[in-house]
Amino acid sequence: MYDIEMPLVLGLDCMERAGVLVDRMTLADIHISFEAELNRLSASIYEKVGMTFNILSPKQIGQVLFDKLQLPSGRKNSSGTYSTDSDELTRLIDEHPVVRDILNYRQISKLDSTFVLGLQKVIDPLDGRVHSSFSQVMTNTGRLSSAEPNLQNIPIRSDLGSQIRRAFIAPPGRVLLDADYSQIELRLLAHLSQDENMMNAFLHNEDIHTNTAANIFNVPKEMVQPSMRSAAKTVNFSIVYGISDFGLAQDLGVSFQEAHHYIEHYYAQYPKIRAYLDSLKKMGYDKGYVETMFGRRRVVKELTSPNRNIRNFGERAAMNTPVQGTAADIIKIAMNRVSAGLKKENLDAVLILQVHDELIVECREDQADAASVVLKHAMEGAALLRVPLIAEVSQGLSWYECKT
DNA sequence: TCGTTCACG
DNA sequence: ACGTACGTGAACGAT
Repeated sequence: MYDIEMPLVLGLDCMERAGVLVDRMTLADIHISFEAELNRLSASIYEKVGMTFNILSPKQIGQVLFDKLQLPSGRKNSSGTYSTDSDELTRLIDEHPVVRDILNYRQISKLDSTFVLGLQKVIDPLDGRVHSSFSQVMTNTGRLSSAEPNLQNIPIRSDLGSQIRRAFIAPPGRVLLDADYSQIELRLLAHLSQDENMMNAFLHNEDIHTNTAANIFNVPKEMVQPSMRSAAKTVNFSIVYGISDFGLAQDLGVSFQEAHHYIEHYYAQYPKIRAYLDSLKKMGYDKGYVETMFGRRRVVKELTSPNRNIRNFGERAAMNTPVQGTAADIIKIAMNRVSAGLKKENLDAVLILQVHDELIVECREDQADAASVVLKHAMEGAALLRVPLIAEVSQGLSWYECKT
């Protein structure tokens, strides 16, 4: 409370007032190309189906695909209507050519309405910048949340979506610095569990996902194929989320038994991780709460529910919160250290964004290298772990450039 | 206002 | 037998 959150109030205030400069022209150009593509896609969809309808209505999509076209229906959602989410539509992609068009339409429409048009609406006419609100009290784990606009979910995973980051820029004479913690949650899992095998992977600077792949597939590291590494990455995430073989099977697209097999192999190779996660569940049941390295507590009331699904949710939350929450504590400490460090060095540089494991600073071009050093050291020195804590810094004239 | 969908870490 | 990854916010349709 006193050491982390209260000092952070001042830093967040600076961050919100500073805002991020947004290039209206870039957004306008993207909007024009998205709109053209949406027009092509809707024409193609209506032609293939033989009628017009609202492509953004899940209800109407369901009627068109499952009643009119008689495609094999799958999951229903809680209101009893056909599910038409991305998983369901992907399943149907070879059944009818309209399905791919619908998926593309959905994606582009989302990007345009939420990010391109949504961002344009909140640009401050006085300074051409967007000023998000960061909340310290919204999340269950200690993370920040961002709203109006949410700058913590700007697209990056798809090529089309990541173009939107070209609109987040530095003003003339200034640059953006972007620093990411490398694998912070898995490093914390290694630290908190004290599992020798996982700690050694980080101490020797090995690729953790390749390492995990070699373990769960029982092959030498040199024999790990990209598909194996990708599956191992998913397994690593699933462990941090509070494992369930069902969830893992669904995400990997493998059988329940196969997913179960991976998890057993995982725990055989990293035995103290199982012990650590079990201890977190026990703490949740015994004390009613779990806590982060810095003493932030989450009461897990779901663990007292007679409903097993709710209780299972509580167990996963008990396993995930100390990891996700400690990462949140550490980046908050880092933000306080960055604010102090930039001020002490008299740099014309300000924090403008935090995205959970990433900090973005805007600074004068001629001070970029000096500010980068401050940023890197403030982040890496925010906590002392049993494994190295690494932050990678890049610079660019736009958020997109920082990521390429 | 609620449910669905989908963007991020 | 049952329903499941953890944490968020915004747009949209339906009511």
